[in-house]
Amino acid sequence: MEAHAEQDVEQLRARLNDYMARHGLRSTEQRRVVTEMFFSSRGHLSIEDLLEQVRLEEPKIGYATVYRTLKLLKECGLAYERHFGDGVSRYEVAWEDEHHDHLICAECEKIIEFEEDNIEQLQRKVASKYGFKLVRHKLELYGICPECQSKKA
Amino acid sequence: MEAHAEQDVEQLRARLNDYMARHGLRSTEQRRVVTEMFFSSRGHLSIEDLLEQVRLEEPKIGYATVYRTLKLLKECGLAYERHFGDGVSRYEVAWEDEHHDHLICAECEKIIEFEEDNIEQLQRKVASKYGFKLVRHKLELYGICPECQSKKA
DNA sequence: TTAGGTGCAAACGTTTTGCAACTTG
DNA sequence: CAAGTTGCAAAACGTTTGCACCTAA
Repeated sequence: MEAHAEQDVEQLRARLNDYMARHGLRSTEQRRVVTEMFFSSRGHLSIEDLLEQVRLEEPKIGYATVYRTLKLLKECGLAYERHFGDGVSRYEVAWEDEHHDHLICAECEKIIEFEEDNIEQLQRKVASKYGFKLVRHKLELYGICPECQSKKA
Repeated sequence: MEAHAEQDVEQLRARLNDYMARHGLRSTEQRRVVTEMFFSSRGHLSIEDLLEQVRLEEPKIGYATVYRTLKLLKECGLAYERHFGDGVSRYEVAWEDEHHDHLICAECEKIIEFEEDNIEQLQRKVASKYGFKLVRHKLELYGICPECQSKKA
């Protein structure tokens, strides 16, 4: 999973600006900081994680703003919200081109991301079998990773 | 999805009793009511749903008992906990033989359950590619159901 | 008799909201 | 200047816990 090109981030900004313009929303300093931090993040951030990052740059930003900004990003489809079992919501950038699923170690909580076109294809087949128009999906595989298997043995 | 045979429920009871015996836990009236209600339920119940059912039979049962009983059922593998986006945990009976995934309408929240062996097989393939021993998985497809599609048109 | 279980209410951690002050367009 | 946004603190929400009392084994 390498870094995303500047042009990919640019596209996210464009989509966000477009959405904000269409809805009469304003571009504030706080929103800029939160969204830029988020777009440059990797992996799955909790609000807490993100707030910590954001406060390095703008110490006065509060919880509520981060929550509200991520709600906005969710609404315009730029962020996915994930729940991995603990009570915390985690957020992930919704890159245009990319879709991956998660392979999670049930022991050490390590998360591996993978893509498998054959599975995606079968998913579309299932959806159409029931007449659904597929919008998105969530696939999580839970298992024991090699390291934890050998630790146990 | 037809009703489960009495012998299937009997097997759940047996597994529960076994677990309780091994852990020195006691069989109380409240636990019996909650587990029986749960075993005879269909679909995905929230604690609230289940409590409501249970109180028809035993009005004095409290939240805490239902939470504690479902925690127990989770521990012995007889209940799965699911999260479908709203903040609520929902529980589903873990029938021995059966595994299904969920197809969820993003508009009306209707939930269809399906099984697709080919997907399961590919999942095992992915897991083993990363050296994981697969324990369980969660697959949710979100889409627009036929009814909601025609409502929009 | 004693370890476990219950019900209540209080505590908890995360997320949302009301509001007065402030900013953006 | 009007409408949107912020930060704060309070509220709300689902869930867990401490505790005195109860009950199964």
